[in-house]
Amino acid sequence: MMQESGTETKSNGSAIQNGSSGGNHLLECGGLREGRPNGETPAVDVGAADLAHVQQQQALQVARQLLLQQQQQQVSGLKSPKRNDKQPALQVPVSVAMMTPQVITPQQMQQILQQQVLSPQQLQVLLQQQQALMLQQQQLQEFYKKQQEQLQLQLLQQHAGKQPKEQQQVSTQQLAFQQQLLQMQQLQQQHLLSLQRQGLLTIQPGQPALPLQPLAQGMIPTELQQLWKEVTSAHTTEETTGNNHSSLDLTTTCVSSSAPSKTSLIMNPHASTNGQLSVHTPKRESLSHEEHPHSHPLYGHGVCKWPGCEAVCEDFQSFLKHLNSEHALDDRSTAQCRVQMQVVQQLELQLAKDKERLQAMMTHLHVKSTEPKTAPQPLNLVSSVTLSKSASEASPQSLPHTPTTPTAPITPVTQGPSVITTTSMHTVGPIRRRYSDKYNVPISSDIAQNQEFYKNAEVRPPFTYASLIRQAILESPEKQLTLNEIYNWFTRMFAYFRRNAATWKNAVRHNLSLHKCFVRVENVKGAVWTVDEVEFQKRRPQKISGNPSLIKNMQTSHAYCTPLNAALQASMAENSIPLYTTASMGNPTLGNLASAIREELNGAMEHTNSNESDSSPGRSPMQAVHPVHVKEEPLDPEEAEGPLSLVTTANHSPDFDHDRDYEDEPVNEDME
DNA sequence: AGACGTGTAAACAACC
DNA sequence: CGGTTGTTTACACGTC
Repeated sequence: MMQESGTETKSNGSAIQNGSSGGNHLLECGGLREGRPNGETPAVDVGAADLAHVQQQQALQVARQLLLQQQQQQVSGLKSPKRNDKQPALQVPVSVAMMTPQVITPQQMQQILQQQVLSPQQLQVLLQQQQALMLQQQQLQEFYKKQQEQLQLQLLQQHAGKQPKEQQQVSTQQLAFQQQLLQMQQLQQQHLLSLQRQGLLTIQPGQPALPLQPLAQGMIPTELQQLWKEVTSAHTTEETTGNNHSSLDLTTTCVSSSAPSKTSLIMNPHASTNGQLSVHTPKRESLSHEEHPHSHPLYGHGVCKWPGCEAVCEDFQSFLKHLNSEHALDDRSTAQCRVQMQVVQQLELQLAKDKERLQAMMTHLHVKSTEPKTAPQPLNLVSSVTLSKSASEASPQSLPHTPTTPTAPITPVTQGPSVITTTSMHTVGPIRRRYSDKYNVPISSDIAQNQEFYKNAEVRPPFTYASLIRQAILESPEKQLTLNEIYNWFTRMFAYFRRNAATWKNAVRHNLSLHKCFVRVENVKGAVWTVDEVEFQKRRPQKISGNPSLIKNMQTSHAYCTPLNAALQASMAENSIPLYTTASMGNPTLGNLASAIREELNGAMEHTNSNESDSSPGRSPMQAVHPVHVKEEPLDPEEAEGPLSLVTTANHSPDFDHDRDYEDEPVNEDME
């Protein structure tokens, strides 16, 4: 009986494997082979934005960002048709369809760069172009600055000779200045817009003033708040400094997203005190600088950071003085605020888009597993199994055979920044991609770094049994473990191994016996297993899942997620969104994501292009899956490969009885 | 195509 | 007798 069932399952399993693995294969072969691992990003300077200089540099950043995007477009243009064809593939697992077609994000740029799609010459050209554009932007800024100074001078003169009689004259002058200022603004705006047009920025026709699209998820990351804080600091400052100029209602515009900024930008003398900020900036943390008497968003390094100012202020007091005198509420300040707002809006826009993209990616990844062959499944999860099974026998509509774990409802879209919960993200792809332990660093560091993740998410660790066994043994105080202890380590460390115990335990035993590197040592109370490092190192000098670059990365970088983090940071920086880096990077989840993405980058790329259409976010019917999962779950034993996952959520209770799990599980039934 | 590494299934033996 | 431990074989798959 068992045998029969076994064979049956086996066949099923094979089918499954074919399904998922086929894709995998493609992925692995394709992705990296053609691209170089990822050299340094050429656009280095772009990413260096310092938080402290955000205000000062935002305009530049935006310009750079636009440039990057623009360049990217050019790049695609440069490349032969072939290149274009390839692009989708380059976009990692994310289906092209999901991304806003007209926008090529810095991330994409980054990807392209990473894959070294560009030749050094091309990069050179791009750099030069960028520099030229930056120069142009700088010139523009300088011009702007000069104009401001001139204006200021004139204003001062006015004030100096402020005599009632001249009132009228002054007004006239002011008007002239204002016009001048307006022209300046327009110039700058035009510049920005032209960049946008060339580059991309999807600005809707009717909203020339930079439409701030509501964030897709409706939430603003703290970083954004921070940004807002900076943007609105001027406003706040005036309040705090006792300056009565109630200024502009900067916030409204941005916040109201859809409203054309022009109208809302109008000065609102009465608004200042009432939480306009509240709309989008929930918390008025913007006042935070008050807590630090001598720290001010507009002041740093002895210089006034008011856009285009850079006046040297010896101390904070003089800065305040300067702020009140030079940047009081007037047309100039208003105009500058407007510009700044636009900058912020741009950033927000970009943020929104990137968020969308992220969501799409997430969604896509979830969904992906359902796709039989193409899915590039990054993580080694097991979902594939499900698929196959469902595909073959499952319900007609088989919703979603999504491998997704129950816990990871695929409703990513609505989730916040932290969407990438451990459970959700990792349950994604199954494939059998394991890192050889040859590169010890990865396994140990990976496990260490993602310990919590593995403990909670039913993700198959990307390591071979041998590697894991070795790790378990090496982690023990005496470098030796009994079989049962090894089992315990597996179940303790990986949620994945809390299921299908029969399968993996058998595999463990099999590995222990099979590999010479595992030495059984008789002990007083039985036998323990130890590792023969020499033997272990000896065995298969293979590479990691076919991707040389991956190996390289692993070797050079400490933990394999490090590079990705770096890449992410670089990407973010290039996005001119330096703020993001701060908060997010510390998040372990991100590291996981990074790992996942990295894998995708390394192995899965090419593949995706075949089903780009499918992967669109919308296509995630899967979400409905969970409810059903139980049904499907009972999977085939084969699932072993990708088995587990489905049912329990990662976060589920760790208090499991692994043995019992195995026995009680429907799994057994499947077997039959 | 074949070798190799790996995972899975399973049969079997020895032991507790 | 049943479970665990350990060995071995067979097969499938992916990679090179």
